[in-house]
Amino acid sequence: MPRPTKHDPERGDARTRLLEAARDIVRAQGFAATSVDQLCRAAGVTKGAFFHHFASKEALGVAAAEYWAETTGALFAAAPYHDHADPLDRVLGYVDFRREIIAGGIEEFTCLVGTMTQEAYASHPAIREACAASIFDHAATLEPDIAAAMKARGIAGDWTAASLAAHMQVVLQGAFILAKAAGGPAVAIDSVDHLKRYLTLLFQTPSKGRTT
Amino acid sequence: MPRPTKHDPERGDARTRLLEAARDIVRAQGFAATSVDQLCRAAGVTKGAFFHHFASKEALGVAAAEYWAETTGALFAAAPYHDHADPLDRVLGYVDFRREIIAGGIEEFTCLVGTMTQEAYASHPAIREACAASIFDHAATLEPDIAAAMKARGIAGDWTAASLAAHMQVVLQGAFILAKAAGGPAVAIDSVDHLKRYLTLLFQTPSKGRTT
DNA sequence: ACATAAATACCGACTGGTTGGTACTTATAG
DNA sequence: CTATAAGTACCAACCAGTCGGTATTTATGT
Repeated sequence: MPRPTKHDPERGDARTRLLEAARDIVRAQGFAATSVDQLCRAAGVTKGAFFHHFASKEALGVAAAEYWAETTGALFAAAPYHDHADPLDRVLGYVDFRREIIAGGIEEFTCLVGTMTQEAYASHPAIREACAASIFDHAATLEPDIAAAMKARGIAGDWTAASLAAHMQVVLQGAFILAKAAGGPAVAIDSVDHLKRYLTLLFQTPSKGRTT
Repeated sequence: MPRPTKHDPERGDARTRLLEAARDIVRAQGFAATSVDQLCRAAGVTKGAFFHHFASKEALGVAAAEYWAETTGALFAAAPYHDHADPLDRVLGYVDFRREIIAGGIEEFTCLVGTMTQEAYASHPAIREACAASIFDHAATLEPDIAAAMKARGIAGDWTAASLAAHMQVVLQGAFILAKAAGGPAVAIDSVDHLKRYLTLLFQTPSKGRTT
């Protein structure tokens, strides 16, 4: 969507700057602890501009989750793991890609929508919904490759491609929490390695791997 | 009634009531969104009592994390999964135990320290530390059984008992987030099943399960 | 081409309520 | 009597959100 502004074309328009400020600050402090004034200061805009673009702080939260879904969606769509011929290699390549991002640094790899979900799930239904959409839509992009890998190897356990895609997100979100607790990405990387090991074992064995 | 103040031994002392209120409210709303007044109202005490027992809101956060570590520690110490003779059965029994708790209901199974970690890791180092201690001390209780199971089955992959114990916590924490996002525990249960399947596969195969 | 009208984007002082925290007082237990 | 526990009143800072106004862009009529 075109967003015309000649006022400050260098840094983008106020709306985008606010969204980017929200992405950075909310990831570090959480949604509730981030004030509108703080966001305005960081984005270099005034309160008037904030409430011109967003009806409320909650509306910004929803928009931030949507912006997150857009930008990360583009990042993963352009990632190189899609190039593998074997669907299982694409799935494992996704895990490697996430691992590389985590190894980058703690401020850059944590997930906005995972953080906001925890705070907003009971008190801000609109934000929760936007975060859920971001997480599950992203998980859905993995489903076709998982399903193809299952079919190619004749795997038919008591689990679905959707549940495995969700499990992969579970491991990533959990890894972020323990990384934050530990104060470094080492735990997260180990956990992603466990995830990759699970995927390898799952698609190696023709066994059903029953649970109960 | 001009002198309604009579020590109420039925409900416990003010400090414990505040800690319990914090446990319930912070889990639902997050730490920053929970005000001191709200906690006092819920605990049935006044602000004077609050600041008599806690030097600051942050100090309450630390105490709440410690209280959480104590109470959940006792819960897991008394759980029946320790009774199995085989160490691997004890580890799998732990997963079953967590699964049962999750099936109970969304308000009761989410983790206080996981929620607080996300908000406090950058802005409240003391809380982060207390949360980290709670998580990693709990993970450490699983380590001996994992190590024993590894030894008993001659497993020697490129992973440690500590990293697997941490990975189990990762899955649980991540499962809570996706459950909150989805608005129900179904995803979390599926993910815990995947974790159990991973453990079963890991200890079934004598393979090294190399990753890279 | 040009005047004008209508949106849109943005500004910043202001408001009423809430926040974490303080000061002082009062009650209870040993 | 003294220490601890709890209650009451209050504060300055901060909070989300408002409002009247200005600057810039776009659409329209002639």
